Amino acid sequence: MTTEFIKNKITDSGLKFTHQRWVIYDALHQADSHPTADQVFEDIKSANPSISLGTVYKTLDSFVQTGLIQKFMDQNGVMRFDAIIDAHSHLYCKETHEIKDFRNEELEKIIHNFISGHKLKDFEVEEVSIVFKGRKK
Amino acid sequence: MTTEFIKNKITDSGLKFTHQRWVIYDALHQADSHPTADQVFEDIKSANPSISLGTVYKTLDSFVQTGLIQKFMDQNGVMRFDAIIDAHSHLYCKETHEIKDFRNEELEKIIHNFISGHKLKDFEVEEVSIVFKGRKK
DNA sequence: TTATCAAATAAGAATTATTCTTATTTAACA
DNA sequence: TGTTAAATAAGAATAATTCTTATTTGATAA
Repeated sequence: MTTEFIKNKITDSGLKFTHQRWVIYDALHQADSHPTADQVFEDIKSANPSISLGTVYKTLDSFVQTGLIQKFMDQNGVMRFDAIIDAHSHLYCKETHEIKDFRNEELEKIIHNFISGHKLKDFEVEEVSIVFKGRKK
Repeated sequence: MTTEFIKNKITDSGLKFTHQRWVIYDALHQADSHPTADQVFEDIKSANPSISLGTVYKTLDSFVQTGLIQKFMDQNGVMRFDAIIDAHSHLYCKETHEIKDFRNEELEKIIHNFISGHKLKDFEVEEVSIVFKGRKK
């Protein structure tokens, strides 16, 4: 991912382009899992010792506000940030506490059909969060 | 719900029967929503001023351990406790932040079929958490 | 019933993720 | 290049939860 690409992503979303935002955006996209703010902070710390944890929090949150990334709450009440913004479910392993993405068209269709099938009256669904909890085999 | 009934519930689950556990179990079942530990604490406080918040936390957690109740994390990272232990989904209203139970046999069947239909290889699903996020109509 | 003892509780200190505050710096733009 | 609103660093503040320790209590057996 080039600097130019990231810069465009950020400015296109209406945010000022700053060094901190570039570094944090890049770190989040390089993370293979769903890092916490603190994990992002740790990832960038050595190369960018002057970026503060507060800035990481604030920056990630402004990325969420503008729709660049998603966030969700994990089982332990810690916010996790997700660079992939299209709808997907999560697999949570109770043993290792890993959280993995799970994307499946059939499941999406099934859920979509269920919702449009008038089953949820008095409620307008905007998004669906599915977490499969269990164990890796 | 009689005292005797609650007492049996608690002792059957392998826990000592105490006044505090009785009060907390009762309060949780009388709550119409999914209270936080603090809300349970507030509910019982006036009638039981000597029960401490720490005890509420510990007691709710031992109920979870023994399977008497369930807990889940809400959008704000606060634990919520749920007296109803059979599988169900939640409706989360983004406007009012209310969390309601949603139980639907068809949905349960659909999800069960999806899981047994080999779609999640390398992962053994033990439970599924579905949260519909949106707005009340 | 009473003594015993592991388990439960009260009280409050400690922890930890997150938010807030304020002074300083910086990016964007005229 | 100067101006200004927005962004940042640093660290204090907050709030949910857990931990610690001394005290109390329920269950069991003598």
